[in-house]
Amino acid sequence: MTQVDTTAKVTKLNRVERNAWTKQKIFDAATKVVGKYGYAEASVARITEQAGVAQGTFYNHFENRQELLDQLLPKIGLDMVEFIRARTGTADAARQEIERFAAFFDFIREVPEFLRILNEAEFFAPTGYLKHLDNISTAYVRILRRARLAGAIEDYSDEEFEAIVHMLMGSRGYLSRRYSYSAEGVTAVPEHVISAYRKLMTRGLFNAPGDQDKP
Amino acid sequence: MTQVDTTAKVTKLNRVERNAWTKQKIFDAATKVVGKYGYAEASVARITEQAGVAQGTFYNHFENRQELLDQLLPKIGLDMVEFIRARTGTADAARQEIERFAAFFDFIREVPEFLRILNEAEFFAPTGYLKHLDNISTAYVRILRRARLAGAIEDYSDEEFEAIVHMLMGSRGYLSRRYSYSAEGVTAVPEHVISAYRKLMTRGLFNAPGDQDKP
Amino acid sequence: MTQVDTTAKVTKLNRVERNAWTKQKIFDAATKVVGKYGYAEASVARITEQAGVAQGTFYNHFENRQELLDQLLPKIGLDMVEFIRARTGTADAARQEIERFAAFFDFIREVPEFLRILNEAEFFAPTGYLKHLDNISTAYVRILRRARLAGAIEDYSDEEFEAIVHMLMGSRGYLSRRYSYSAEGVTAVPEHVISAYRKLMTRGLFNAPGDQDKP
Amino acid sequence: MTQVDTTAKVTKLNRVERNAWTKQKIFDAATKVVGKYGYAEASVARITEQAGVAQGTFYNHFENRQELLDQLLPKIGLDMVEFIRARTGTADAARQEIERFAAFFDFIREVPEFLRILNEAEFFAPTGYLKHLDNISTAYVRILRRARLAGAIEDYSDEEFEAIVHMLMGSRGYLSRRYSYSAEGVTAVPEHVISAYRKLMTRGLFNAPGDQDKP
DNA sequence: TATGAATGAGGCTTCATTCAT
DNA sequence: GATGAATGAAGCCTCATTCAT
Repeated sequence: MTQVDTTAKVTKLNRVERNAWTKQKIFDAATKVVGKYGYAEASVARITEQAGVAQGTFYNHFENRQELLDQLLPKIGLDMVEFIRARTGTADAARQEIERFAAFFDFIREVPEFLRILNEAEFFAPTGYLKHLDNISTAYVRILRRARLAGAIEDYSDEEFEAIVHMLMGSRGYLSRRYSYSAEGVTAVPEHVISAYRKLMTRGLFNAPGDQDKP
Repeated sequence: MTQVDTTAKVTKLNRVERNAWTKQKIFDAATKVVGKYGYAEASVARITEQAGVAQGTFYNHFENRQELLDQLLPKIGLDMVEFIRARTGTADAARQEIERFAAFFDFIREVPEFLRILNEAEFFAPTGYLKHLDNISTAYVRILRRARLAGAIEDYSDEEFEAIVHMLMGSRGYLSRRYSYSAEGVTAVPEHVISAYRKLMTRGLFNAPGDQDKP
Repeated sequence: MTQVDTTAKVTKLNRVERNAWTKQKIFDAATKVVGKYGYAEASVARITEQAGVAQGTFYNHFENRQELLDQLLPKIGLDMVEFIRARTGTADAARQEIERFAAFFDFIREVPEFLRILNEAEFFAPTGYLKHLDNISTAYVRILRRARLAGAIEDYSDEEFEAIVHMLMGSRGYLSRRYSYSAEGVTAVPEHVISAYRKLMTRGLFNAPGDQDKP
Repeated sequence: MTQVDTTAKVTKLNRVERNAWTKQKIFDAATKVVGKYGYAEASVARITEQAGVAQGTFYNHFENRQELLDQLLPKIGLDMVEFIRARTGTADAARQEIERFAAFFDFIREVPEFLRILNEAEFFAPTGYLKHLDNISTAYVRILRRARLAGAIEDYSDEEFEAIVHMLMGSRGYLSRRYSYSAEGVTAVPEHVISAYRKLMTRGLFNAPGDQDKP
């Protein structure tokens, strides 16, 4: 990911760098705090304490609390997109979808804060949530259209794609909540979850392949 | 629904009845308030004002604010189950699933508060949310197993059913958020959403039928 | 004055009385605090501390800080009007005006907080200030018209009366600031201030009398 | 007025000049800000932003915020004295007073910031206010004594003059607040205000003339 | 001298909960 | 059981001032 390592020693930074550095510290602190306690408990006091700066400093970098909260998801969401893209091979469309599905669950283990940030955003950071949703669904619909063009999908209209994408996102959300949380952090999803997803998708959405062996 | 008519005249009630009556008033008020403003804005002051009782009265009937909030979803959730069951015919399993899907969207128009209560509950009333999820997924898995017994579904294990059910619930959640909200209230979902769902399910989950004409 | 004696022992008060009592305590505390430190320093914390109640209590009785501040001047202003009226005799119009002038300075010695509350209100409690100004100038214009009717004033139109009244109020304001403040509280104005006022008014506004001996 | 044109291009200035220039920019910015928003809203941030300098720069030129605020009124006040003097003719003393009165209202239209700076100074810049008051009343008393020497005023002592001057200043203050403010800026006072003032003064303070036709 | 980020005290307000009547 | 005023902790944000560059 692009996350700056905030634990590094501060050596020689000019003004601009120090400024960016502080903002990043606050941002990372917010990620941690929201990931751990949720948006509702992510008070400015808690965030700045975690960041190791004064409360007032917060307002030198963000207009207000909400502005920061609304930036959280879109930013990490892009990291996720990049992560998933990197994990997607060149197999047939159906297999690729399974890879994306699996990569999603890999990502939430790499960035365990993401899950909570994603799930709660709708209610605590609606602006950021919409932005994220738009980011994702646009990209996803494009993928599906490309698959249709390649003949891997038939009989779905563009409008239906949009609905499908929301089902895919909703599925991941609910599955992650059900299967990824545990007492001590985020865990991998069981194999049968992936196989159920594979069956539903390869049979319901794609033409044939992908539905034989596990990847 | 089982909602008591709180507008009726209070005539002759004995002590026990008056007590239950007050509790119900608070409960209904909470439903309205949460449905309209969300859990976060559902202060005890607002709920009791809506109920027409004093703030202190609240604590004669509920241990604390959270206890009430956690009861909201499970109670209405059961209403929903009942509503959907009543709308499910005797057609083949695939068609029934489409009926259930459609009935869900009918229900949220009948009880517009439900959507918000459902969607926010996960974060504001986690205990109630888990209870609801358990209620629903248990019932749903039972339905799927029955369909498998009847030969309408093949090749899915019980564990996979549970995963599927979460996908179904997640799909509904995301679709409802995307397509049912509008400026003035809750609206019907577009036809293409239902058709996309039908295609995905009948092809991906069930054997053959259901995927021809619209029901 | 109508000010309740807030130092009295609380004996047996019913709910309504206790409520009014608390509100009065806050009101009186605000009077003291604003009188001593000015509106700008009259924080809710300071007022409630002076009143001996919790900060939260404040908001059970006033919508917000400003609402209380805006009530301060009009309320005390009416006390002042009453005070002055009681001190005005039945002499000729010019003499009565001198009596009012003197009574004003007596009042600010009786209620030393008044001066600051009055003078600062324009900027910190504009709503209350306008209300007060209206209260006073309406009453004052009425007095002048009556004097004109009685033949004690000639050659001034109603519009001019309004201007005159503002000059009278402005005069008192500036004079009080110049001559009434001192290191330890509010003091009487020197005799020559009153005589200057008497000369200006009896010669400039009224016909003849009043301008002979001091009252 | 003596206001430096802060919009001029900065060409070749030596160190001392640049220094004075910066200070003047801050000063003018403060005048604008206080005139428009009042002292309370005149934060250092706002002033420096308006001046186009950094916040830190402020403290290279002024000890603290209050020091600047206290300089505002006396400085502009002297501009006003000069302005009024220039508008005062050589007529009899009573007429001259009316001219001064009118010139005051002309001035506040030329420098619309003045009104607010003057009116609020008492509470937000007390030190500066006292200095201003002293400036004005000293000059004014001198004028009145000269008129007395010339026979235009009789029967007022020096002490009474001081009181009279405060009445004059107070009158102007209240009248300006009542009649000069409007939705969009500072406007001329109605004719009847001037006539009322003329009557009161020429009859109450001066001997005879001045009180016939309008000047 | 100019800069502007950092500081932290302090202000207003909300709200779940308690408790005397 | 019903009432509603009282409580006080906690939240967000502003702002004068400092200080390292």
